[in-house]
Amino acid sequence: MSILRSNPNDLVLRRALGERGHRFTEQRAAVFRHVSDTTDHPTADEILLSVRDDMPGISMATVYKSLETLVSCGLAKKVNHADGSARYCCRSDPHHHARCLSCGAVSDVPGRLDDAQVARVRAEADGFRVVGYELELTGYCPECASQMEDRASPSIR
Amino acid sequence: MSILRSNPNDLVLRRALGERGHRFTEQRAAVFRHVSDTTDHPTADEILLSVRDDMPGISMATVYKSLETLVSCGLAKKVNHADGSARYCCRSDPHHHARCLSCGAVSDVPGRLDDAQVARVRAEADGFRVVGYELELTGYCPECASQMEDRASPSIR
DNA sequence: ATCCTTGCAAAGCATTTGCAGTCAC
DNA sequence: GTGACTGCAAATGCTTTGCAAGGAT
Repeated sequence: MSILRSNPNDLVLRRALGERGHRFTEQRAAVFRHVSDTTDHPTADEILLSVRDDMPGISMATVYKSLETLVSCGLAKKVNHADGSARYCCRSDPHHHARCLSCGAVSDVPGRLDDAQVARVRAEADGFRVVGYELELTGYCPECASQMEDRASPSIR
Repeated sequence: MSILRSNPNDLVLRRALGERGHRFTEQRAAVFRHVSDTTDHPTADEILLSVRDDMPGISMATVYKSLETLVSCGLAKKVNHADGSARYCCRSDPHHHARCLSCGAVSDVPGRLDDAQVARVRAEADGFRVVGYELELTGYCPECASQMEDRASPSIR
């Protein structure tokens, strides 16, 4: 098949794959497009559903294999949140994740830590060469928080 | 059975369980003791092996159930590292985790973020009610970092 | 033309669940 | 004595794997 949708991401993908000796396929392009487009952190299953809008025949196995390929090329990142689910995103720049203890949703929080702060942590790490970091906030998303305030009896579980 | 080993942790456990209407059992005590003693982050399987030194008959299911009980009492914490494995630790105070990209080891980093820093992140989260946070550093542990310096060609993968 | 990639189905593995016997309270 | 807990085994659910057919280079 030819390229279904022209997308600047496809060029990035084509190049990254080529550098590692991997082939460019529609399936990988579709998965990459969906992982790139989203700002949250979909599970493999959610990615499958989303990609099937464009490509109804794609299989779960292919999604997993494509994601693994993307991760190996540095185009996506596997993020394991505290609820144990494997999730993926394509942002490699430092940013925060906020996970709702009530509904489980994970959202990005813009911004990054102060460099001095990270430097201090690095000093505490004593010999550990820090390449990156990830800050995961836990708490309650606006929707769940407001529901709890209504009842004025926040139950943490 | 009676208490096999007297341990100050047992009192803490007994009290925490009592407050929630849970019963004190040798199995839970053994699991709690092992999770408390260790400074790293064992998997359920590693905990099983460790606890079986004291209690050969304990089952995997009981270990999982005990860990869940401990977590629900706030005596342990379930920590999912970026390799996808579910791990447990008993430190509930804010501290950092450093994961080596080369050997996969996870170690604790003492210290905590500046309150002002957390407050700033909270403001960025816009409506998200922050309860806690976890900072995971990624990089290279002293051992792996020194090996890489020897070769003067750090390959990130 | 080569051999990497896909898709299906089966296998794997960690975790959870159902239930009868046992034990803490 | 009552109801919760344990341990076994089966079940569950997510992820990986084997292999034949198809597709990218």
